[in-house]
Amino acid sequence: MADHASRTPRPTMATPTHCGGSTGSSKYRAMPLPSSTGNHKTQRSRSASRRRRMTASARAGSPATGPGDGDAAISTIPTTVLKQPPWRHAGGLTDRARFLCYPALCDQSGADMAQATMFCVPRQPPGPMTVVTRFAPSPTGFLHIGGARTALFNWLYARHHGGTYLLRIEDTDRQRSTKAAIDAIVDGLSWLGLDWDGDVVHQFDRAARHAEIAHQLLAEGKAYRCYASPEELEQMREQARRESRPMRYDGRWRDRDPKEAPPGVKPVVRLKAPQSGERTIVDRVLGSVTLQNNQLDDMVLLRSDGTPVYMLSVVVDDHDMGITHVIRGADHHTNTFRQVQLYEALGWPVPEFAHLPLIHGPDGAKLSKRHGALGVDAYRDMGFLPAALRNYLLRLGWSHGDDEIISTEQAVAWFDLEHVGPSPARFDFAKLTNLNAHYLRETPDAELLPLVLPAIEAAVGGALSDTARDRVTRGMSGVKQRSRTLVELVAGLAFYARTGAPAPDEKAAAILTKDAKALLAGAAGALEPASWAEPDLEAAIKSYAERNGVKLGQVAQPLRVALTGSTVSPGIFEVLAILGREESLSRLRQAAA
RNA sequence: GUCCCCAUCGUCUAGAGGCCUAGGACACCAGCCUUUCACGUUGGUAACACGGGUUCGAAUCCCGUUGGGGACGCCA
Repeated sequence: MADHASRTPRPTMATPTHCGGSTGSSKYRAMPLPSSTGNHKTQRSRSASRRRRMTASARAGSPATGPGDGDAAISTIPTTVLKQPPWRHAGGLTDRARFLCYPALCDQSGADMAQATMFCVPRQPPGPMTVVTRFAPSPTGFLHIGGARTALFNWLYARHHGGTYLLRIEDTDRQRSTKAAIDAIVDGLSWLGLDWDGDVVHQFDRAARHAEIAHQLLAEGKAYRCYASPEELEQMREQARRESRPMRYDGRWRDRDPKEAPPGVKPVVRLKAPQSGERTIVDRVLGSVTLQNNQLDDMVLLRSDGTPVYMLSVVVDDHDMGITHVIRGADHHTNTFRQVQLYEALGWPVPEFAHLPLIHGPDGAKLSKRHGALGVDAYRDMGFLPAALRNYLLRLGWSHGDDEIISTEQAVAWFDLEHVGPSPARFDFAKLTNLNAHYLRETPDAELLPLVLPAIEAAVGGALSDTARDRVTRGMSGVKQRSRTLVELVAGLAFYARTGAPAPDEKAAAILTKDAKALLAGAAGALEPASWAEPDLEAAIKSYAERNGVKLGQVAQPLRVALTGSTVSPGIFEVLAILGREESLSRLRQAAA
């Protein structure tokens, strides 16, 4: 590990205190965990959202939920009190969820608002607590859209609180982790503009530390060696299947003398997990969730080859990195219960958890390659702007009233976990495209130019001449108004870059009737003597149309086709002006012929 | 199968017991603007999954049903 010390991010590794000063954090962390508060039986509500389930009024109506002295106290506090600012916001550190989980702090029968406030605010340690978040992808593929959103939310949360946002690559699966995937993730995040603090942490580099922790647990009698063979495990699985219950290791080596170990079998190390009781975890998005401990078996910490398993690695890393808020996909939600077991066995402070609902494809099913499960590079290639993608992803699950267009600065200022919704969302290209069109229009031409130039050159097959480049630059503004993606922008700009009349597309070709061609020839003649300023060009064409007794549109549309090869383009006088006298007249005559 | 989570227009969402005749945005339809397209603008179609309960009052709280999703590895 020593040789990787340079990779260590800012917060001190291998230091059991959270950053922000040990005094403050230890005070903060010294509070009882929800699950370790014996007399506190947390009610569960199944249907409602986090916000709903956390209202006191709801709880008052369910007295059958055990002794709950804390609950009693809570129920005496009017709902209106719980809606007051300190419960809801305050830097995300004080909220009703937390309140409901610390009955000890709230055990004030007949507590009034003042008392309630007094007793719950101390959740916040003296002085600001530094938020540390992390994005921890496993490099087994590209950075997909769900991962991008997770990264964004972690980034926003840290930035909002002036905290730290770290990047950790979970590459402990040596078979499936690839360098290419790591690069794709790093590139994707960079492109999205989600810069992380410190160096990237590679989880595999810390394997020795993870194993060390497992051995410590072993020494403390909180873990044990298990010699069950794969065959035995398979039998348990079979048995479980037959009895239609989930596979759970039966703990046969939990209390058995290791002397009985079969010779030649390399053991795994398992955690001695609590076998009865239940545990409640307060999730900042999902709310309070309780699981019976008998649902969980003794998880493997170390494989028989001595390498750590993910479940151990995350906990050790999150702890060592001083992570205060674990914000990740809801697919990790049930893992949380196992991880909390570990935190408690180690006597480590448990971070806050926020599980983001998954993103589904447009059909409501899992994201597949067909829809959203593309790498972010695919979105870049489709011509989406990072700012647009960020805005879109932000609104997928998080809201701020009726606001839709939210700049990143605004998002940093506003972002919170309270307004992350608990229900899964579907990916909608149409909305992303609409947002992208907005951001495209807002982006200065000068910034757009380098983004489209290479593609335009590819389209016309070579570097642009100075005149062509100048036309593209001048045409940018007009074309971007009617483009939704960079790809469309490139397509719309290409006619400026070419020399000679562009081949008309099918719809455009239909415009060039015999009459239209005659009109074109005449128009060319009418333009010949004109000055090449836009208003003069307009005047010339309008009077030409008038003289010939046709409507402006009847002349404009053939002109458009002749000049651009398309029926869709910026205003025709603008096109004329930008193309210049020589090029315009040449295209007109070519089309008229 | 077991456990866990979720449920408001087609989609993203607002909604914190009375401000709801359920609001906004995208998409869609129609009108206006107009040299095309787009922008803009005006209007329209469109939702509280279902059933019980609590309450004077429920989209909102509780229970159930249904539907969707997730987790159940010496993967991460």
